[in-house]
Amino acid sequence: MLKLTKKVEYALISLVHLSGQEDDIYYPASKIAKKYTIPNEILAKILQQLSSLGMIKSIKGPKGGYKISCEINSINIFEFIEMIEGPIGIVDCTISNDCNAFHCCSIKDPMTKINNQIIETLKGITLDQLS
Amino acid sequence: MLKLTKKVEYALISLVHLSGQEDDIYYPASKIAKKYTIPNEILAKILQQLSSLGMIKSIKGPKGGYKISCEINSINIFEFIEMIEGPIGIVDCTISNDCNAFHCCSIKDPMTKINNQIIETLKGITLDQLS
DNA sequence: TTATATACGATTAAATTAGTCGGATATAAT
DNA sequence: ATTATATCCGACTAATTTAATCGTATATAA
Repeated sequence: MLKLTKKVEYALISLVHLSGQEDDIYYPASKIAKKYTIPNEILAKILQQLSSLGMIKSIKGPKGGYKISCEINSINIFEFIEMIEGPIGIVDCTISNDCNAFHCCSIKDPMTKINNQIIETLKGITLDQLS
Repeated sequence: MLKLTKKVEYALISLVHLSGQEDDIYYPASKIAKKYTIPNEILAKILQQLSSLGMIKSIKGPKGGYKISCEINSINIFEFIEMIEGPIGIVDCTISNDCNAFHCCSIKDPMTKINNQIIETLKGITLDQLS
């Protein structure tokens, strides 16, 4: 409950790692996976997603891999999470309206407030603050 | 991701509802379930748990049910959640140490900080603020 | 040509969460 | 006494979400 997914965790670890590399090095997924004990195929996919989001650049083949291609100090964790996992909401009705008690739920407004506060917390932390 | 469980939701709705009742009325689980479209058996169990935690009192039999027996303005949502679901942690290593990357995880400290900030947010809201 | 690496879709497995079932006890009302 | 209503409690099943695996294609350096 109230947990981040492994996907987000792995993505953050990878970004932090890549941001610490020298500028012209392409770092392969397999090495990151090994270093942090992350399953290879999972990490590969996550890096592919980060690549398609434009956060990292890739080169195929031997000596290939990934390198950072964004300003991690201008991206906050909230943005980041929503980019790779979609909308954040501690209860369903903060995201959509398909709540069966929707018409009479007594705690919708305060829940929305709490949700917004958590979002503000996450917005207050940029990716570079993770290293 | 970052969601509360239905159990917590149902418990909060119930508490708020019970706190709005007259002082000497015992309100049955079935009525709350019906009003908020919550499965009967699930809600029954949750109320039993709240009862064993001393937050509500129960009376068995016809005309029985539950009534509030705690000061909801002195209990915050963090306490409440941990009472009924156990420790909150956005990543595993904020709760226990069984993280396979534990020895070399690069983002443990910042994650702990974020977790603490979320906890502070939840501590800042008492149950009476939900109604 | 081979080895290394990304790209990507489909599938399976594991874990968590949600909901159901069955039976026991207490008690008010008839 | 009997019945109906309600809490109490453990075991079980179903559904959903999350995590991990498999297979195949493509690019490229050596």
